[in-house]
Order: sequence, then structure tokens, then C-alpha cells
Amino acid sequence: MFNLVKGTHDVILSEADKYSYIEQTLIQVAEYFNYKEFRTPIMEYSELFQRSVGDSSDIVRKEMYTFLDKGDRSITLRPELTAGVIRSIVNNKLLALGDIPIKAYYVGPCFRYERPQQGRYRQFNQFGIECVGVVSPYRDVEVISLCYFSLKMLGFKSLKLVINCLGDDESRNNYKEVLRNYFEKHLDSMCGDCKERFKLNVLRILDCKDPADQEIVKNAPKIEDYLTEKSKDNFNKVLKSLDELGIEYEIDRNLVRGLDYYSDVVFEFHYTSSKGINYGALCGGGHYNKLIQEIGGPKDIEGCGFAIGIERIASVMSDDSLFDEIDDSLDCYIMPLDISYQDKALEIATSLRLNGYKSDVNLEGKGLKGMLKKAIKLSSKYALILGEDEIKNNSIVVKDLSKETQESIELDKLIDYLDEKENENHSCSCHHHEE
RNA sequence: GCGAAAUUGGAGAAGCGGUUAACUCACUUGGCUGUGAACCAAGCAUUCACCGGUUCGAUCCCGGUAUUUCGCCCCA
Repeated sequence: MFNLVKGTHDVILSEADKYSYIEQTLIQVAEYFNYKEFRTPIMEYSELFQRSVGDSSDIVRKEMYTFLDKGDRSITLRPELTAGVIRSIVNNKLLALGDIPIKAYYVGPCFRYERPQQGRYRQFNQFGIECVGVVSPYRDVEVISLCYFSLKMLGFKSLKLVINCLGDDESRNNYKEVLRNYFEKHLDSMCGDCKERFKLNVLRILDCKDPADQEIVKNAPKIEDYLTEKSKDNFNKVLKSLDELGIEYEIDRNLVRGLDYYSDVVFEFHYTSSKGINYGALCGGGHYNKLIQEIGGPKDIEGCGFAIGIERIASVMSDDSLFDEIDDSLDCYIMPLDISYQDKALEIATSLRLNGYKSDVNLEGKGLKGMLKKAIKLSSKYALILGEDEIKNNSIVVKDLSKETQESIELDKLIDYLDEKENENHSCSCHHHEE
């Protein structure tokens, strides 16, 4: 027996159904917003992530699966999908076609060397979108609302949007300098991580959870006082538009997010269940001004996107019972009572399948009782019994497992019979609804 | 990377330094030779994550390894 590699998990059976359901729902919403699918490689050159995600991020510093291939090239299993998608947009010169904006959605596995926990794995799946070529703050609103509707579609009721504005380059550079001056005075009393953050990316000190440091952060200069007019104006437009869309938000001036490429609008959606359990952030994203250029694309093209962890969503949805019953029932279960009838049973199954009936055949040769049990276990609507008499008369017994009735039907008329029964069922149930 | 706990059949799960590893469910077979339940009978862990140590003897105690879970860190 082999153990799973630490932090990996099998997604199988009903768990796989859940994942499909989540992904299909997300894809559907993205397509309604006119986003197109992008599938990029799982491996990229390491430098791509160093440049985009940023050397100061924890992802690059300690969480990447990086290795040398046989040609001594440094390869990394993607820790997130934005960088690869942007690279692909740049490499394929999509921006040169003047088709701005490029609206991309993506789903797939990502890899981070982290401590695994419930709903958090080293190989995990992300869904996300990127809108590249953003020239209006309302694009940011579109991205946020797409995210919001996706979560609503999945059944999350009480969502809270947490939002902040990091400003454009000019705003941020001004602000960073002021912050550096401020924190420099307090640095001695701050935690080791913060000392490191001070050197790498001073903004991330704002995120620190250490209570003592939070006190210092409280009195730190605020980004809102250093935003350029343009950044401030854009952010206000975004907020106003969110009001109009009825998306409730809370401004958190310390929301920074761990990836270095964000600028201007950054956001997260937080969820609290009806039972009052706070699950924290379900997804996050934001706007980026320089990322495209950083990856070798044209200057002054901006983008916006967000990503959702499928594992995290599935874990929260399971915990909060947000999954509807997923129907994996069977229409027909064919039970040949003797192995010599198995080929006939397969023939019947094929005909049923071609006519749209999800069918399975018992080829394990149990007794009739055992086969019936199996049919029930598979939650089949009908059990089709094929025995000596039926073979002789070229017929089959159709047993309705919910009604506990059965009839012997000529094989030629089997499909017609089932069609009729299905119609009856439908009209029957419709009748009930009308009354 | 740091700290803590856990790991017993297909599943849930008791158990104790000493040879039948309880109980429940599921499953298999038969009673019932072509019909779902119930009942009855029998079967279902040469083994308690793995490796080593202590011991006359280890599922139990000790050490190591693996994985999982929780917290930190972090992230979405």
C-alpha cells in the first residue's frame, strides 16, 4: 500500500461530483459575463513567478515547487494561475489585436508547499478570471460582481465584501516611504516577521496579526491620505457602483493581500453561515497596473481578476450543507439470471442507452435476490429481469422499484413502454403540482 | 518551518502489558432453486499505520518514520 503524497488528495465519487458542480457553476457565470476559457501549462519557468507574484511574497520565498529539469532549466509547478494566463495573453499577442479587454477564465491544479489542513492542500484547484485591458473602474466592478454572483449561485447567502484601495504606483511609492519612516521608529519592538517585511514589502506589515504590532499599525499613516486624485476618484466610483448593485462592502484599510502585483482595488469575499460560523475569506482578487508590463507585455495595460480555491469552497459548502442532492441514480438495471443470458442483457442495455436510458448490467452472477439488492443500492428506477421464460418469449420483466409493480414486456416494445411510463410519471407529477 | 493530538476490518468504533481484539452497520453464503422486508445460521482484523527497542510476552510502554487533524505562520 502506498500513502498519498503529503498534502494531496483523491477527488473521487461523490466528492468529484461536488467539484464538478462547483466548477460548472463558476464556469457558467463566467460565460454569462462573456469570459473565455484559458488552459495554460502546469509548469512554467520559475522566473515568471518570481517576477509576477514577487520575490517578497511568501509564495515565492518558501512555497514553490521548483526543480531543475534535465536541461538545467529552473521549472516551477504553478502556485497560482494569474501569471500563466497573463503570460499566455502576452505570448500569443492577444493584446496587439486590439481585442481589449481580454476576458479569461481558468480552472486547474496549483501547487504550494504549505502545511496541509482541512480544505487546504499542497495540490489544490483554483478557479479564477482575469480581465486584461481595463480602462474603466467599472471593469473592476464587473469582476467583483461576477465573483459575487458566482458565490450567490453556489448558495452562499450572507457575503461580506472586504475592499481596499492600494493606489497606483505613485500613490504607493509615496505611501511606502511614509510607512517606512513611521515603522522604522518602532521596528525594534516589532516581531521578527515584520522586520523581514520591512525590508521586503513594508505594506505587508499592515497585515500582521501580532497584537502588539497591531497597536503600532493602528497609529500608522493611512493609505487613503496618500492616494492620487485619480486613484481616489476611481475607488469612489467603484464604491458608488457597488452601492447601486446592492453589494454590501466594508472598507478595510489594512487589507493588503500577499501577492506583490496588486495595485488600486483589492478585495475579498468573507462568509458567515446562517449558524453564525465565520468561515473567513472564500476568495480574493484585485487590480494590477504593472503586471502585464512586468511579464513582457505592453506598457500601461491594466488588469483585474480574482481566484477561488475549489477545495476551500467544497469544504465550506459541505460543512454548511449547501450542496443540493446530486442525482446519480440509474434508470435501468438489467439482471440476467444465468450467465448464458449476459450477452443478450448487454444487447438490451445498448439499446436502452442509445435511447437515453442510463443503464447498467449485472455481470457478477449473483442470485436474483442479490441482484435486486444491488439494483436498489444503485438507486435504479427499474430492475429488468431476464430469465429463462423471458429468453423463450423474447421479452423482459420490467419491475418498477419505487412502485413495487412489474410487467412482462416484449423486447420490441421495451423502449415504447418505458417512454410511456416516463410520460405518465411526468404528467402525474405535474398534475400534483397544479393541484 | 514551529507547537500539539491522532492512526484499530469495507464503515463507525470499544478495549487491555498476557492468546477468542467487544459491539453496531455494511457485505457474503445458506434457510428461501425467479423477486426488495423481517428473522435465523454461518462467514467476514493469523491483526491494531510502518520500523525498531524494553519485556517471558506489546494493539497497549519507549524511540523513530509516514499520514491526518488542530494551532502558529501564510494564503485563497
